[in-house]
Amino acid sequence: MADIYALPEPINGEIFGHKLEDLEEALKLLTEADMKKLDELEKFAMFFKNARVNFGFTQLDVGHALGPRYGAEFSQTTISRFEACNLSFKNMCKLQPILEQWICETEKALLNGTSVGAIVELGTSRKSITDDEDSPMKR
DNA sequence: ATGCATGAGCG
DNA sequence: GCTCATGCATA
Repeated sequence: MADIYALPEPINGEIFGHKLEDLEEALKLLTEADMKKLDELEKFAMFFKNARVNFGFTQLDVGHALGPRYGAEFSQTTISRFEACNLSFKNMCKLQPILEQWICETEKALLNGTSVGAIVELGTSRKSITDDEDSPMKR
């Protein structure tokens, strides 16, 4: 399941930045900040997926859309793993703000009347300027 | 959605 | 070298 929930990470000895060997100790040493962040990430991942789906974007759409605007392009794989929390704690932390920003800006754009198709095109390349596109909804 | 491969970063 | 972040290929 989710990496960040499967606490006893590799035996190389570090869990959330804390050195230790067994799960018991790991749970004790988790800081409030760690758990808060963990919870935040969990919530956000669900929120993100929900928003993405409701907006009508594919995991691939989002990954590509991130490129031009946030200087970081990702594949469908990464988006999928993020939504499922199948990433390392730090990786999740890194991606969260980026995706959060994307959600905000996308929501604005949609409210301003920009079509989903137009937004997607910005991520790919300049195709046609005709709006009113439909975005593939596959799961 | 996920196993496997790879390149980057680090010690 | 090893770990980690990410992408590719896949049914």
